[in-house]
Amino acid sequence: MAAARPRRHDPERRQRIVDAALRVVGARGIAGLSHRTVAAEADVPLGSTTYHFASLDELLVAALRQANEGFGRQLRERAELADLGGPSTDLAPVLARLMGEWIGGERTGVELEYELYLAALRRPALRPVAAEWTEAVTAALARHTDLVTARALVALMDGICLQVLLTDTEYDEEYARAMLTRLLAARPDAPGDPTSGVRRVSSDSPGPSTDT
Amino acid sequence: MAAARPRRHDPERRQRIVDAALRVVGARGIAGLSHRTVAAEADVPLGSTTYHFASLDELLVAALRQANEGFGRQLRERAELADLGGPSTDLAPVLARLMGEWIGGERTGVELEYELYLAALRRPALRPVAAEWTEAVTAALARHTDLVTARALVALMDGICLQVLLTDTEYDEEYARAMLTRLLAARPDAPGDPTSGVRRVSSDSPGPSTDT
Amino acid sequence: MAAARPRRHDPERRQRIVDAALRVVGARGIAGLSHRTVAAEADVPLGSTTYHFASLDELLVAALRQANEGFGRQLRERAELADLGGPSTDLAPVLARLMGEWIGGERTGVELEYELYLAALRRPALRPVAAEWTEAVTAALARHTDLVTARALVALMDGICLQVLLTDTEYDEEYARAMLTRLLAARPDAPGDPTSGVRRVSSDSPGPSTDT
Amino acid sequence: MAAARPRRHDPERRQRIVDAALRVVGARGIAGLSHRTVAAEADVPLGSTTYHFASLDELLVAALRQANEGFGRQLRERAELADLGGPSTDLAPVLARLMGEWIGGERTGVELEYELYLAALRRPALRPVAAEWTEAVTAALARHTDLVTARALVALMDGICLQVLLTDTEYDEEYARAMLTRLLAARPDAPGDPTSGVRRVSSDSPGPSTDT
DNA sequence: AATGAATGAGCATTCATTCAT
DNA sequence: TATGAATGAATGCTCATTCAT
Repeated sequence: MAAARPRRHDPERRQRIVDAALRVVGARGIAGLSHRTVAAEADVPLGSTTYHFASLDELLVAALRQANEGFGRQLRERAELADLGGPSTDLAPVLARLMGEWIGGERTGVELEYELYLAALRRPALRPVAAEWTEAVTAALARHTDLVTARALVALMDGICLQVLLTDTEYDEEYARAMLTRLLAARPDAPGDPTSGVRRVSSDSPGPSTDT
Repeated sequence: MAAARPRRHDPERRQRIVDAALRVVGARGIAGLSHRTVAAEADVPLGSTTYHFASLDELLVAALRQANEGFGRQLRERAELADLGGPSTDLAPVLARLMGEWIGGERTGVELEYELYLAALRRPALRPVAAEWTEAVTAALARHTDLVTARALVALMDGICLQVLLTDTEYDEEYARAMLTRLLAARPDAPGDPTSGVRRVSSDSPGPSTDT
Repeated sequence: MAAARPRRHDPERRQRIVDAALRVVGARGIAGLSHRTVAAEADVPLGSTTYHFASLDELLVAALRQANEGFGRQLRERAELADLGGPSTDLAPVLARLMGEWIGGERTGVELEYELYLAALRRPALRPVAAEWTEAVTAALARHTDLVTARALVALMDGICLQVLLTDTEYDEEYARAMLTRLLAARPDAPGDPTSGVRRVSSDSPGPSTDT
Repeated sequence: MAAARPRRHDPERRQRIVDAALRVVGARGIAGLSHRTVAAEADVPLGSTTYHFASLDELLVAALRQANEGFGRQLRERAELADLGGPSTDLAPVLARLMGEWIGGERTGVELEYELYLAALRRPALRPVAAEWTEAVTAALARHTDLVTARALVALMDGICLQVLLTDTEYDEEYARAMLTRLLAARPDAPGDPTSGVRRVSSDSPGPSTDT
C-alpha cells in the first residue's frame, strides 16, 4: 500500500492535479476544494499540491482556465460550423440550441463551470481568466455580428442560464431563441431596424426612438 | 423548529444575528460566514447562533431574503415611480440608470447581494428564495411590458452586471440602455417585429411557454 | 489508552497548560513552543490549548507572568529578609549573592526566564509583562535606595547575567558585588561620595533627578 | 565544509545571502528566517542557500558577525575619536550619547542587532561570536579605563538598552550618563573609592579576577 | 558544483458540534 | 431555554530535507 508510491519523476503531475481539482469542484463545490481533497483525488502527496500551486487561488486559476475550454470551445466550433452566410439572425437558433445541450447535459459539469466562473466575484485572481473567457466567446460571436451585439448576446445567455440554474426551472429553448433574436434583429444596421436611434441618443435625450 | 419560536426573551436577537450575518458576508464572503464569526459580529453568545439557526443554510436563507429587499425594492419603486404611460421602451433608460447607480455604489453591498443570490447554484435551499426574487422583479417589470420580455430584461441585466463584476470592467450605461431597448422594441406586438413567433404570455408559470 | 481521557470538566486545565508551556520552553526554547507540543506535554487535547489561549502570544504572556514569580519573588523576599538597617551599600553583596545562586542553579530555569523576558524584544504583547517585572523588582530595590539607583542596579544585573549567559563565561560574584557597590556608593546623596562630581563632569546639565 | 569554498562561480553569492539574511531577520525576526525566505530575499535558488550554509545556525553566525560591525565599529570609532586625554569619567557622556543615537535610530536595525546577539542564549553556536563582540567592545573601552570597569560599562549599557527595548519606555540619556559616571568615578584608583577591594585587572581572562 | 523537484512533518488557527448545565 | 466549555477534525500553508540530475 505505502510501497505503491515511489514515483519521484512525474512530469504530468501538475496536470493530474488540475484534473483532480476539477473533479473535486464538480463533486463538492469550490467549498470542498482543499489541498487535501485534491491530493487524495489525484493520488499524490499533500506536499505535491502545495508545491505545484502555492495557493488555492493559483490552482483555481488553472482549473478555471482549463474548464473554459469546455463550453467556450464548443461554442466557437459550433458557431463556426454553422457557417452562417445569411443574415446574422440565424445565429439565435444555433446559440439557443447550444445552450440547451449544455444545460441539459450533466448538471455537475454545468455547475462546475459556472461556479468557477462566478467565483471571480470574490476572487480577484480569477477575474483575468473570467475576462479571457468572456472575450473569447464574444470574439467568436462577433464574427457573425458586431462586437456590441456579441457582448450582449453573451450577457443574455449568461442571464438565461443563471435563471435556470438558480431557480430550478426548465430551460426553454424557444424563449431563448426568441430573445437572442431580438438582440440580433434590432441592430442599428439591421434593415428596418426599430432601434436605429441608438447612436443618436446620448446622455439624457429621450429613449431611443422606436418607430411605430 | 428551533428557529420557529425565536423571539422569547430577546425578540430582536434573531434579527440582530441576520443583520450581523449580512455584514459578515459583505466583508468576508460566504466562505467567511460561520457560527463564530456571526456570533462575534452580532455580539451574542456562540450558542445563540446555533440555537436560532440550526444550520448555516438556514441563516443564509434568512440573510438572502433580507438582502433581496435591497435592489428588488429599489427596482420596484423606481419602476413604479417612473409611472410610464407611454410606450414600454421608456423602461430601458430607467433600468440602465438604476443598474448604474447600484453597481456604482459600494462594491461590498453589490458583491454581497450577488454572492448570496449566486450561492443558490450549489445550495438548493437557497433556490426558492432566489426564485422569489426573480419572480418579484419580473412581475414588477411585467407591469410595463409582457412577462416574457420582463424575464428577458432581468436575464440581460443579470448578465450585464456579471460581466462588469467578474471581469473588472466599467459599467457602460449607454450600452446597457441600448440593449435593453432592443429587447423591448422587438416585442411581438411591436409592428414589423421579426420575432413575432413569440406570443405575449401572461401566465405565472416559471418558463414562458412559446409556440412556434 | 484512548479510553483514559473522558475528563470534560477540568477546572485546572488552564493552569496545567501554562505549567506545561513553561516546561516546554525550558526544554526546547520558545521556538519549540507550539499548540501541539504544549498539548502533548500537558496531556490535553489540542483544541483545549487553542480554546484557553486563542494565540500563542496569549499563552506566552501567561507563562511569562508566571515565570516572573520565580526570580522576582526570590529577590523581593531576599531583599526584605536582609532587613538592611545600615547604609544601602549593604545591598550589593546580597544582590551579588542572589544572582550567583540564581545563575548557578539549573541552567534550564535561568534560560527559560531570560528567554521569555527577552522575547518582549520582538513581541509587543509581552512588553507590558516585561515592564511589570522590571517595575516590581525596581520597586523592591527602591526600598533600600532611591528609584533611579534601583533602576540602574537592575540594568547592571541584567547586563552582567547576560554576559555570563551569552558568552559562556563564569559568574564572578566578587566582580558583581563591586560594581553594584559602585552604583550604590556613588549616589549623589551618599556621604563622602566620590562622584559628587557627577554634576561637575557633565558638560551642561545637572545629574538625573533622583528622588530621595 | 560546503561553506569553506563558497566563491567559485559567483563569488558574491555567499555575501548576498548573508545580506539577505540580515534583511529578513530585521523585517521578520529570527523566527522568520528560513532557507526559503532568505533565498527569496537574496533572489538566489533555494538550493543555493543550503549549499552555502548547511544549517541555519551557520548562516546566523555569519549574519551576527556581520551585524557586529555596526554598533561595535561605531562605538570604537567614537571612543577613539573622543581622544580622551583627561579623566576617564569623560567617557560617560560619550557613551550615553552614542547609545541615544543608536537606540533612537531605526527600530528595525536596533532590534535586529539585539535579537541576533541575544539568540546566543539558546544557540551555543552563536556564543563565540557574541563573546567576540563583547570582548571587542570591552577592549575598546578599556583603553580609557581598566578592564573590569570596561566590562561593567558594557553590562550596564546592555541593561539600559534592554530596559528601553523590552518595556517600551523612552531612553533617558541623562540617566544613562549619570549611571555610567558612577561606574567610572568609583574605580579603585579613584581617590576615596569605597570599592577599593577590586583591583585593576589587565588580564585577558574572561572573568575579571578579584581579590578580597 | 550546483539546483529544481519533490515530500512528509509540522505549524497556527478555525470550525461545527457535543455536552453539561 | 439558552449558553459556556470543550474537542477532534480539518484547513492553508511553510519548512528542512532528500533526491536526481
